[in-house]
Amino acid sequence: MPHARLTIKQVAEAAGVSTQTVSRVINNRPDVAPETFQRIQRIIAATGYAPNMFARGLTQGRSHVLGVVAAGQLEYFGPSHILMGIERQAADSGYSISLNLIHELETTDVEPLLTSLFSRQVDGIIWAVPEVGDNRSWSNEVASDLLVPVLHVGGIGGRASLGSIGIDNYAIGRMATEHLLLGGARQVGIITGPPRWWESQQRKLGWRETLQAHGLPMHEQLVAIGDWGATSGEEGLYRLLDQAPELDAVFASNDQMALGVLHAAHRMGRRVPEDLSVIGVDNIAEASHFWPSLTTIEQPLHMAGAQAVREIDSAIRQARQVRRAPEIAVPLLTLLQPKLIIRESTRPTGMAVDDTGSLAEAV
Amino acid sequence: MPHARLTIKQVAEAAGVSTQTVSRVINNRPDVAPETFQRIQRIIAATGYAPNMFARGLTQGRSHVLGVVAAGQLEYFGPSHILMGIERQAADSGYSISLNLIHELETTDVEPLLTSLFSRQVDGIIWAVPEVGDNRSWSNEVASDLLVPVLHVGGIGGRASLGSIGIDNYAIGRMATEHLLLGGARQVGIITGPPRWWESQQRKLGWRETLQAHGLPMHEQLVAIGDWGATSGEEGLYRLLDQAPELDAVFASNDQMALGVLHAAHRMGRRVPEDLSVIGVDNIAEASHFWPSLTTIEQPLHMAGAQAVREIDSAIRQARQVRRAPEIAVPLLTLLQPKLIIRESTRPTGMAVDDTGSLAEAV
DNA sequence: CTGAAAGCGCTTACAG
DNA sequence: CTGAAAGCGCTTACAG
Repeated sequence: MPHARLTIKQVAEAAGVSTQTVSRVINNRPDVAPETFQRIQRIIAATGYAPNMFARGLTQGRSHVLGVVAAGQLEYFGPSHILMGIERQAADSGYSISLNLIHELETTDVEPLLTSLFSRQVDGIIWAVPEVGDNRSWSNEVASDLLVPVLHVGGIGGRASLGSIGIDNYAIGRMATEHLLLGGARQVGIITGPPRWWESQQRKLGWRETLQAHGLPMHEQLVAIGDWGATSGEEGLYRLLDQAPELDAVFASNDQMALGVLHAAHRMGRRVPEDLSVIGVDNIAEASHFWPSLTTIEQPLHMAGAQAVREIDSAIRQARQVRRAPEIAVPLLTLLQPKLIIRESTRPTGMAVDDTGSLAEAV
Repeated sequence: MPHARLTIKQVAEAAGVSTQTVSRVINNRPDVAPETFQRIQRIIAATGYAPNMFARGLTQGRSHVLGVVAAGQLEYFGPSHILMGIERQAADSGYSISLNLIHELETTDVEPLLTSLFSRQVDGIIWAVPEVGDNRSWSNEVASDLLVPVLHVGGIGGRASLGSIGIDNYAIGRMATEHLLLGGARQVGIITGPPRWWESQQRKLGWRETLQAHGLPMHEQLVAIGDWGATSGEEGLYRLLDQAPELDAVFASNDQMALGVLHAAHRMGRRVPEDLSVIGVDNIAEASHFWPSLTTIEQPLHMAGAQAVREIDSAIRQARQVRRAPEIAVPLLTLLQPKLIIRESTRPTGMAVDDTGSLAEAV
């Protein structure tokens, strides 16, 4: 099956028809005589002709390309899984993806990137860069100038024409803390992600409000700041135990930091979960093989990415029908719900640590 | 900075010049009067005009887009890191990336994908799908029909016009096994990756030939087949110990499986590294926080991806000068060398296990 | 240094 | 059911 760079003209000549007729066949239009249709199709198959998308895009004003802007840290669990969700649904919906990674999440100038995306005639933009500081403020300024639908994934800042789809990170914080409390914890520490990340802030907020709702102490001694890396989790636990020796549970804001916590607990001879309950977030592939296996919270990242594509696709279709730029209606905010995965690193629900430090049935 | 969908014609009118003159400015041609040049540039900046890449591509026969085909398993360490290397260098070299993920590595029909890439006028194709079974045989058949340079990343099968760039996986196998032997190991087991993967095969070959070179036994009882996942590493160790109770070292073909091995060793009360040395491959971020921290082998994946882009870029430039399809010269095979990272999961070099099972200085 | 003409490979009305 | 004409937004020779 050769791939010579043929044009519609050559196919038309070979079939003895005009280029429009070939065009109709390529686009599966009904108004072609069955016999003609098949003859042309056979020629296309035999020659391997593939229409030039540039020419098509030029006339149709549509590229079938989605601009996807994501975090360059694909080794992070969140960014890579969202990207996989996007890619899969995009392929299913007939879009190809122009991938653009941002490496400096907070300081990158988005102006040239937007220009470049428009230049390449993308049909829509999925902005899957984590919200850090005010790195979405650009979208407030240019919102009305955007030529194509823009959808944010994760975070709630900025103003995207189609709003934002993400995970309810506040719920993650609540869910994790509730679970620790149900296991009898009284002093629940947290190791946060980088403070300027929206995810970090939401998870911490959920932790704090849950403690407050239970009338439990919430002092700064229970907080250690991490950076998503395992090392910061390890150092975090040392710091927490230093500040709050009575600590009996830790909410690590992701699984890597939870791993660091487990590591540090081993070194200090603290038993997990008997002395210290540990919970993470993400449910990375390794989590069930940590020692002990890690209780964690799973996020529907794949689904968030897929839904982002579906929404932008429907916006694109709609805008084409109306033949004008998409309206900036009420920006939507969709938050998908996380899920608790219970393993061995947290004390079972209904158990409490008695004064001797051993497990006892609660209430 | 508005992004109205302007055309070169409107810019030309605003500047009171012809479209060619604007074109010259956009393309930074020298033959424009300085004063004219600046006037036009100012208008472009003020209006946010961005040239339509479809129109440009149509006339120039060049898209500045690289088709990147990669494994859909971005949660795997290798695929994601190669992709990051590609993306970064592509951006630096002025290419944007059309990302295409393959989810069924061995059974996906590449024909429609290739057609789609050609359709989108990519300047070149980087085929970064791991070699599994004969999933590169397609490139033998279509090699002479390819319209653009194609470069393989990883593996040595198939026939890409520009050959292949990858990591020396045989060297990984040798390096890992040598290190275990230097720590006094006598019975070195291996947990392989999936047997049809080129990487798996090469790592195993390196292991086997190293054992043979040292006159050590190499029976099938020392082999367990894994699937890259931690669970398969755990089960692998159980199987190995069952088949070869004297086992004193394990080469896990990646870090995730090594984690499973550590997990299983814990459960069975085997001390690592005193009773069992364990080495992995990849140096994932968590490896230094395993318990004990994991000795492993690091691959220059980022560099492989970056070099792939540089080579394909130079081929694209060359082909354009000659104004014909790139020659299929001697297919190049570039293998980058891995690096040993020594941590606590392997016995120190020069130490041997004495008959009592405790460490002793060797020779 | 600048512009008029033609063309890249398609699709979109419009005729017939 | 099929085709001749015009146009999408650029760039490439070619004049001047």
